[in-house]
Amino acid sequence: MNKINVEEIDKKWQIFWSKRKNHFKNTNKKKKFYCLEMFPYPSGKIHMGHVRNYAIGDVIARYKMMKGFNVLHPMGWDSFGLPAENAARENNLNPKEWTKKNISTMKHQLQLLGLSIDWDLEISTCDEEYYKHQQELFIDFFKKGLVIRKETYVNWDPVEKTVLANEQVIDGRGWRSNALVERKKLYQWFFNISKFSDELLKDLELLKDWPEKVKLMQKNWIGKSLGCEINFKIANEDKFIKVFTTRPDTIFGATFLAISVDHPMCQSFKNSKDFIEFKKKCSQVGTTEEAIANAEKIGFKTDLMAQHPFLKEKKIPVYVANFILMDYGTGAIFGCPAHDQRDFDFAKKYKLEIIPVVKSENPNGETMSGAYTGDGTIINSDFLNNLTVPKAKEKIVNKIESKKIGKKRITFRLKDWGVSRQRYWGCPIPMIYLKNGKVVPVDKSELPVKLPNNIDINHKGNPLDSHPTWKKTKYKKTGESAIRETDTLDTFVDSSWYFIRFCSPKLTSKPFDEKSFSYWMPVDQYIGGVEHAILHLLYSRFFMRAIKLCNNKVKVKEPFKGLFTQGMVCHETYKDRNGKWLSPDQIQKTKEGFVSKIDSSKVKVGPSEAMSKSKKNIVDPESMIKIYGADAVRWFILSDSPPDRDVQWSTEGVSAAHKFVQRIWSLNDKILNKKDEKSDSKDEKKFLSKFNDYLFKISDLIENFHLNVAIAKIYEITNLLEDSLTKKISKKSLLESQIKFVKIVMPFAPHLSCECLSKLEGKNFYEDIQWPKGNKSLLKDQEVTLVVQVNGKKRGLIVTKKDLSEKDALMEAKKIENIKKNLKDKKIVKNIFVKNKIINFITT
RNA sequence: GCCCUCGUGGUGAAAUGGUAGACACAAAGGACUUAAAAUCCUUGCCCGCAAGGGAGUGCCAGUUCGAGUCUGGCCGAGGGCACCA
Repeated sequence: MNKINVEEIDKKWQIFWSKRKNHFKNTNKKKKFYCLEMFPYPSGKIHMGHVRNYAIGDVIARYKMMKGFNVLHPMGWDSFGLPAENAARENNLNPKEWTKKNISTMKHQLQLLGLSIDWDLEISTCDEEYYKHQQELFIDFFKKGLVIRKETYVNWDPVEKTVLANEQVIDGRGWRSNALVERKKLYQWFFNISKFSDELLKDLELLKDWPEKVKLMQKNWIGKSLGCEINFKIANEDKFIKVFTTRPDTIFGATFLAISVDHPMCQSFKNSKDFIEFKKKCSQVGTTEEAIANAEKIGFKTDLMAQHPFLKEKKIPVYVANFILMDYGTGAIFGCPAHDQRDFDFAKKYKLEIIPVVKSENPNGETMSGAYTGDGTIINSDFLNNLTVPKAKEKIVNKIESKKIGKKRITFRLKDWGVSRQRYWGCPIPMIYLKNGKVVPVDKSELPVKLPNNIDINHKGNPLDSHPTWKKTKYKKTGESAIRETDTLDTFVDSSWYFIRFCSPKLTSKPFDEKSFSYWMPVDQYIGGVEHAILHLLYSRFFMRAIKLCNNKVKVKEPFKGLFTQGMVCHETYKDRNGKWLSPDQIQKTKEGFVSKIDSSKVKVGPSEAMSKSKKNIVDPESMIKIYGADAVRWFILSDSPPDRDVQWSTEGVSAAHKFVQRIWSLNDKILNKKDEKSDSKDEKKFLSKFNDYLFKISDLIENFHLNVAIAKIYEITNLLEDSLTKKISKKSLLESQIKFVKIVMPFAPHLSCECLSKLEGKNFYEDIQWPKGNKSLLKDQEVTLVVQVNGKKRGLIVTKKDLSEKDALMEAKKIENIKKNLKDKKIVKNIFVKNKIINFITT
């Protein structure tokens, strides 16, 4: 028996596929399918996470092609971003060169996987040809009022004189300088995504093929809440503080007001020494929501007192508090410590009054070790007493409105999308500043605004800003000199429309061709990591709506019809005796366990975690492909776990996959070389019926992304075919089944499949391979196993033909010895019968 | 802190409310071989020779003829939190 040479067949078929550019051949074909995996950031080499993502996508793309769809399956590069600048700084390179080099390495590696990608459509977001159109879209959005400029906070490194990304702030300090990071206010560009808050929320309902959990996360992120505004009068002054609350029912529990440091009211004590100090303290807390939530709650007591709107005698103190954000609600709240945990913590710290106003049905809720936020009955609240929480809300809002001291209001948590970045390696924002203070877009005829090549990346601050000439320009309309915007766009902008560009990637005149767009969009299946569940997907949904607003030929508002989020690739972690991380190829397996290859000392095996450079638990895809072949690598990563959960990489696993590739190859050989013999019609019928059953099952499993189960069924078919070699089945049936079988294997292990098929059919078949059709009429020949229970316990089995009637089934069941035994001396009070499933006798 | 997800053998896992552990990995024993590799077969919680019986899907309750699956509470692990991509 000859062995398969995986390196050889990988190469052979990859060359074939590279010549096959069929994707755009027929856009008149009715059935289209746009299959897209999230494009990678060119960080250097591909990692197993990419392998998993693209292996899943390739199964779907190839399966759909075989099902007769016109499939668009492109690939590109999300090639702007911070790592290029860091690498450039470290190695004294140009970010562009570093990026280009990485792209070429990674493209080569992806091609080794044998993906059905149409490389003619390749795009890269750092190419002028790409970002030129992005600048055009930016200007379109600006003209529609979707781009705004406002002040917001950034992390500022006072030593490096640069804005830091959240990940560059470690324990409140800059990652390079180790200086304490400050919060600094800057004018920045924003996309007005909050304009679409309601629509983005409501339209989640349209996304039937999205995971529920992603929709839920987006829903919570948008955070629509119904509440009300209440004006609190400042005692002895003609001033009001407008607060927003979602719990107006707890108004009688209000014991203080808290406003944000950025609240206009703070103007009045901006010269106070104590306040300046307090503000400084606040500015040392990071800008992330997590940092704010975990920071110690601190307040600045003002000399203001607010009048309680329903209790004439009650005046409550006004604090400035670090946990109140100016960009949510009105930047002011009333504190009700008894029923809000943050308010509770704050009240404890500043020894403020705590008045319970909701009584829990369960008396244990009143221990006062924390705030009670559950349902209950209102107490201590005058006219609201004895009402439930929802009823009290209704009544108090009506009262507030009729007294004209406030009104109902809907608030969203979703903030506008800040897109300014003070960095070099990004798409320049096409705006210019005129001498008269006006800010205007660059004339479209002058696009692209190109990044300069000659920059000093080691210079502190933003390289575009410190470039000697780049920012000096002229305003086309008047010819006056002007200054360019030196901020570049957030890389999320690049990835918010790349899927649209793929519909007409070579078009130079505009971002996309409307005809191609309306044929291919929306993406039928989008596949990527769950870590993008909120931002990238939400921004893309916003972009689609913004583009629709600018172009009346665009009818699509949801870019991704179907979404699948895959899990991470994990690996065991290893540490040597000094606690230093070891990579999988630095260790060796012995009888006593793992030892270090370096000094033969014992290795401590840690839990399996997501592959990361820092923990060294990385396995390089290219070397795996070299050893085991592309098919085995793809096969293993798909077979071992459900695609939406984490998968553990293991050497045993990939080696087993390699053995299986070999097993299919030799099965193919055995069937080809089998001598024909007289068949037994009963054996043959049973075999064909079982085989036929799998054709339906596997289609179903692929369409529902149960790829690991689909692979388990492929193992079962292999077992069935191997078993049938020992039975009296005609060669014709075996050959026909084997041909169908290797076609089923195609989406998972395409090289092996094509090689087997070419041996079986002995001809060229490279154009269209059809997914094998099952025979529906054969399905009814299946045997089923009925479970027989007595009082819910399994006591016997009946193997019978499908759809046995209740009467016959009960009769058969009662004939079984063990059932007789269990029913002896008992009276049957009830029979449960579920067709083709179960019989359950309930006795006294 | 807030939001989301997941907990099933030694391991990865399977199971429209209906036989828990399909399929695979690892292990042990065996066959073939001078030997090894490769391949193939067998085994897999407890009691029992067997037939059969018992326990069992993170923990505690509940709904149901029947719960890994549904409901409530608890415990544990992971992801996201707006300038990483």
